[in-house]
Amino acid sequence: MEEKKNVKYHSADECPITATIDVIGGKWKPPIIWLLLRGPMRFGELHKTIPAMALKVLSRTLKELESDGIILRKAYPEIPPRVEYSLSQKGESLRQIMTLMSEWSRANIMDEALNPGPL
Amino acid sequence: MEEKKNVKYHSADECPITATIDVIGGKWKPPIIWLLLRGPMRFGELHKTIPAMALKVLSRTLKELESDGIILRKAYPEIPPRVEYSLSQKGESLRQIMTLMSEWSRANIMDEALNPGPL
DNA sequence: CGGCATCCTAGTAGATACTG
DNA sequence: CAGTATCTACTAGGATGCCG
Repeated sequence: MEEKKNVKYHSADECPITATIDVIGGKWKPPIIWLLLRGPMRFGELHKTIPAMALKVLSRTLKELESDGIILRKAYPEIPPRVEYSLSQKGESLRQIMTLMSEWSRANIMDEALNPGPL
Repeated sequence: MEEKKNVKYHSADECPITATIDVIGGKWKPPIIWLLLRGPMRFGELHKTIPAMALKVLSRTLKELESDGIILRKAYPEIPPRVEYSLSQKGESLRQIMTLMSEWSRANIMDEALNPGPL
């Protein structure tokens, strides 16, 4: 018998879900991971694909994902410079979760206007 | 052939993952959903289980989850009052995602200290 | 017991201009 | 091309105190 019933949270990050969302959450991390699941992309390519995201925010977010081990950064020592971002093994392992969340949103959020729900 | 390659994000909430995280994310929603997946709980019970969470924040968070259709609120007209929270059908449908995220964090975050990773 | 109102704080997102 | 620096703005989270 597990004693699940006695769990207590004395801080938020004791929750395993919260720990995961800290890594993949935030305003812009999901779209970036979601895009990189389809293959590597260059900095400018990401910028053009997410025009709503300020450059500063993009580079900051990429650095966070890199330091969390989710993405890999490969800089080519050329002129002009070229930098390619791709998912690490750890990032790849998020594929199933991301896919399920995408399906869940399509089923439960996007359809909301159509399904007012039980009254 | 789908033209996935032409996706563009002109705002963050066009991303289906972001949409889902908006609902289940934030600092305290995950532990609450995670707890309610094991069964209904009373307000005070939640409070005792997550003592780090201020009462105000708890009630605000519960209201958000309720208005998003994730949880159900049942108030018993007694003295003293009793209010029970449980997951809705929609909330229940998050079980697989939550479970996967929990497993992912155990495999990729909690073990981090033990696995420095490739050097 | 189970809340809500008010006010405050701090972390993140964002705009613009400049650099290797 | 691929960033960084600086400054501003917003919003989620938090502490305290009162009410049905």
